[in-house]
Amino acid sequence: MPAYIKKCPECGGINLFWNKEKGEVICRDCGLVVEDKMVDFDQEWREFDSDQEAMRRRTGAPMTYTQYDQGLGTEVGRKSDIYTLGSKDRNKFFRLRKWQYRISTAIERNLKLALAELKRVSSYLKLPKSVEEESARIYTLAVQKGLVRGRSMESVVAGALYAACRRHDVPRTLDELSEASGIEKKEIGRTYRFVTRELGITILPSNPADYIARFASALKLSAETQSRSIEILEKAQKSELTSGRGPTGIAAAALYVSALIHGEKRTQREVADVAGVTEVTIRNRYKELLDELDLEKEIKKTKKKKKE
DNA sequence: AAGACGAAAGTGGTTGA
DNA sequence: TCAACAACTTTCGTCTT
Repeated sequence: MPAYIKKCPECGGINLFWNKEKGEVICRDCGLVVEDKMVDFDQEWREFDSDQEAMRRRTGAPMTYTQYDQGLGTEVGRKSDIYTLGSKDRNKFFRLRKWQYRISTAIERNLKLALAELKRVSSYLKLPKSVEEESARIYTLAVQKGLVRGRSMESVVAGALYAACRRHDVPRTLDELSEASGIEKKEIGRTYRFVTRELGITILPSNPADYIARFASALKLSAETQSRSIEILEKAQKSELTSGRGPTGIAAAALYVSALIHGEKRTQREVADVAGVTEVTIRNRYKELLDELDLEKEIKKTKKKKKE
């Protein structure tokens, strides 16, 4: 936990939980996502003795995909090699070198620009470093496979980011990506699918539960409501209500029900806006939830309590 | 008056011939 | 490549609180 966050700004609680992988700090008392914009300043290794310290401490820049050539580079041969070649081979050598040069500078130029854009969008969305790295890796692969041709660089960047988010269970909706990158939603979706297919990246369908914390926080719902909605989600998954449905819609409906049960009513409109779906979708999911898991009693209970 | 509900028509994407 | 299809959205009228 970074030192400068001590208390929850919402409720003043000190029971904060830092989910490092997602880059979120969550208040266990009120469920607020205090800071989802964390940067991890820790070292990622520990030192037990001076030997290990020497081994693990790195000299120079770390190898990273967010550097356009990963800090490394290759060339075709060296000039001094040509004296061992005949004239035909010598021509071939120069031709190859020329091509190598052209291709690599083109790729490098592209990567430089793209990675700058990637960092911009990533920091706008406050994504954790691990996701940024992953998306940079994906993008690099995509460029090397020539997948960017015919598509705008930005859209591929957005697609790579979206894919990386999904892989790390740090879901951001297409809408959020779209807002941050200025690329249309469907365009991102398209390049996302294309890139992942071409690169053979398999991505598990995103889990509705991963959205709960953020949505609940945006709606200022209590921690109990939050954990209740996750229980509801689990039941729903067992009843196979979730397959084939948009995860955001399900998450939204679960939150909506849970809020009703805990007497923290939010309108469908409010929940819908936060989750980026329509009221109708929430209604449909909501109805399915009520049909399948008998929650109506509990809702009535809290209603009665209110009257008292 | 605002919110919840449901029907109907439209949209974008997937799938299978 | 096209049509069928499911999920979701938009729109709108009606009922409920």
